[in-house]
Amino acid sequence: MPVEWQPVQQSRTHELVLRSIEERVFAGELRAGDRLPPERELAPVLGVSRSALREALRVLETIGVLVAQPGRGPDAGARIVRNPDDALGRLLRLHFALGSYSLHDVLEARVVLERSSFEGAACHAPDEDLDEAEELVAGMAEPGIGVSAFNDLDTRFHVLIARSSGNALTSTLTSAVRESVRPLVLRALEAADDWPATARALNAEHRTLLTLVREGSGPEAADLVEWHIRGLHGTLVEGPTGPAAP
Amino acid sequence: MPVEWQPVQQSRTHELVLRSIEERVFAGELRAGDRLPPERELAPVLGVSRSALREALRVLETIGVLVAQPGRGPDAGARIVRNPDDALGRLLRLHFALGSYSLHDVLEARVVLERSSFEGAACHAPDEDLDEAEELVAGMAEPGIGVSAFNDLDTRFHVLIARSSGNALTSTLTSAVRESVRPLVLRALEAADDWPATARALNAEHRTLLTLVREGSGPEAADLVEWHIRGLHGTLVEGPTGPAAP
DNA sequence: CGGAGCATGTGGTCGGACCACAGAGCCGGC
DNA sequence: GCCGGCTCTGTGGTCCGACCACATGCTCCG
Repeated sequence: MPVEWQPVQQSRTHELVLRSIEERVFAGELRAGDRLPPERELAPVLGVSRSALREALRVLETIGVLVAQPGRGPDAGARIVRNPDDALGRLLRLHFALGSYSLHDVLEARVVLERSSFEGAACHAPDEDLDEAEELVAGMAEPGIGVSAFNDLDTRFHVLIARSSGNALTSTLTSAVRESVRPLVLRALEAADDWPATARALNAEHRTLLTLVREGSGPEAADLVEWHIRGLHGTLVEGPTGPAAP
Repeated sequence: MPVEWQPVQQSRTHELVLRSIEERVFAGELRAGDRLPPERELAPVLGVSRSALREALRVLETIGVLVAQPGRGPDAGARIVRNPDDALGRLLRLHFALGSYSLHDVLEARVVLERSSFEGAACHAPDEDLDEAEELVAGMAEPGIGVSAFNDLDTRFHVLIARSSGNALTSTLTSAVRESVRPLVLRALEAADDWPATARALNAEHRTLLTLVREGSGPEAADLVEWHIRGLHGTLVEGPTGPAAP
């Protein structure tokens, strides 16, 4: 039984370079912290021009597995790193803006991920993280807080809980998904009829959430955060997500 | 209250270009299907060299929001598209290989995402998708099927269910997460003591899953798929994920 | 001994040139 | 008039060589 025809991959040189470096990563020969040879050395070794190599490096940089620094010394050059959050965030933001995902999709994904985050956090969140979360909640309760500042703190609160759940992957995903709807949340908060009352209501939920997490009530926290998210998303509407809406 | 100091972003030119294009996307001026001006025109308009512009385009291409085709005609040039799956897959694969995420993290994420997928599929999966899933299950039940072919079909089965759940985002995430552990699953299956028996057991689970989805038993399907995934991951071990293990 | 200045090496950028490919249009044979 | 091949043109892909900015390390002079 022949499988379906696969599109023959036309190999642009920078993709070959990319594949070559990826294989080294998969094989464990390149680890986080390792440094690549200088571009001017590596390019001729791979048999490509410096431009093609640079495009491959740029790809790796956007994926968050590489950083490059000019200069001289132990910190200079191209180094393998592990920084997936920015890359994933940009990816989801752009695709959400392009309509690859509907608001409903993002809402459901947030519910699923954050339920898991809060259940995990209730089980094994370090006290330091919960103390930090307490500060964020307190910050959101400041009277007269602006919508923008509130939104920032709220994002950091949810991301912090995700990180403290002990699962780096769901933490990254949670952060990225939350970031992708940030402009929409911001707009929704700005359009709230009674902003101080809205802030008070959200703060009450945050405090309860934190209490539930502290006492290890995972399922209850999960249910509440689902309600919390669904309530907020109910006020959102689709549209251009630009941070510079005139 | 001053927030923490933010690292001053040194703006490399291609990042400025990237930001410029991103803003157009966020503002809704660039939509899926639109074409960018030719590189030789756009570069001087933006005031940068063609190399810098190309690096920015390469970034967008790896994110899956742009494809470029040479030649002439309506399909040529750089076009905005929505293809997040490849980008997300490569991102997770690389970061998993680099150890950004542990096997446990991926397992938990898979459980959470696929529970949601199967619940969604039980509610509103189109019959065509379920028929296609039936074929995949039948394909996996072929006697004497190889480990590699089985793994491919299994991946497609899970991804298909995720897609049929109606949520594009969780579908993409499910696909990416499943892809990132594909080499490990492959190795685990190859190391199975009694491969035919293992295949039979997995097939029975697949058939039951499909039946549950067909009859709309979402929670039951979710529980079973969690058991299904945890059972498989229990046999996995960490290590180099390279497809070319000597 | 110390500080100023130079040498070196890194990534970042630029401009120009050429290549491969695919459509568009022309031209000639039929 | 029609069709096939040819050429022209515009696109991205690649390469080369040069220069810039910057941070480090070294040297040399006070």
